[in-house]
Amino acid sequence: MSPDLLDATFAALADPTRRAILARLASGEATVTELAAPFHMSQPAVSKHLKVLERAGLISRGRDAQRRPCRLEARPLKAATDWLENYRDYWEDSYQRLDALLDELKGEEPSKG
Amino acid sequence: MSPDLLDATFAALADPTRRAILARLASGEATVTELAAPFHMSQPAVSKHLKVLERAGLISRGRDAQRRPCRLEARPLKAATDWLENYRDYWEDSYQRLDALLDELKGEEPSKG
DNA sequence: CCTGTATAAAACCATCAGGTTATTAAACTG
DNA sequence: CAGTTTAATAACCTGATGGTTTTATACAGG
Repeated sequence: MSPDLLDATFAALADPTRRAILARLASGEATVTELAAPFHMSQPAVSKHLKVLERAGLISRGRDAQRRPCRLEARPLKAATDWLENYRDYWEDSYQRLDALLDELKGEEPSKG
Repeated sequence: MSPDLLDATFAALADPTRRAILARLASGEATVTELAAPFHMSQPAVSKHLKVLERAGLISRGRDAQRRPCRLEARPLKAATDWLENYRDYWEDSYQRLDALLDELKGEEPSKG
């Protein structure tokens, strides 16, 4: 997986508006106007968010007369998840926490407790 | 989970330097100088990246004389993974791809095949 | 053809991100 | 105390982000 794709995907997910848009699209296609409605934000602002999502490959767009319905494309989310999977051990197990704790006790000074 | 934490976590992960730093830290603590070594980048630049990671809760720092060793704190990665889990169906199953495909065939114009 | 609707594009602005160099601070070493 | 190492801070620059308003484009319908 190219780093640029991960860059774009994580960057796209770093905005709550865009995450909300993806959540909305998870329940089906929607037009720009429909997507914009819940947000106190102008239509062009939403269009910009959609462009970010599109650039990351997280949505694709159809054509229905004047409307450009957006559809969720979740494949980049798999790449992101795959990357995160490498760290699953670090929050699931405690072995490394123990290790870190021992390190800490070893190097700790008693002053300024 | 607070949206701000997700914002900060995804934003932190959107930079390849920071992902590399986390990867490095997965194999143990490291000092700023050690972390900076592989990158063609000044020390302050790396310190800034570390601050971003710290603000997202992805690392914590100890104290060993002049050194401030960094340690991986993977818990925010769990929050990020949990969020992504909601979309697992969308890349694993094909039911929605089929659905989308049918939609597309229905609305497609035959020109510019 | 004009009107209304849906969306994109342009121009602009403020803030943030990521980098730099130079300086400062803190802690060990002699 | 002076010097070295390690790291943070400050000041600065450039380009990207996220928002605005205004304008243009594309299509549908009377």
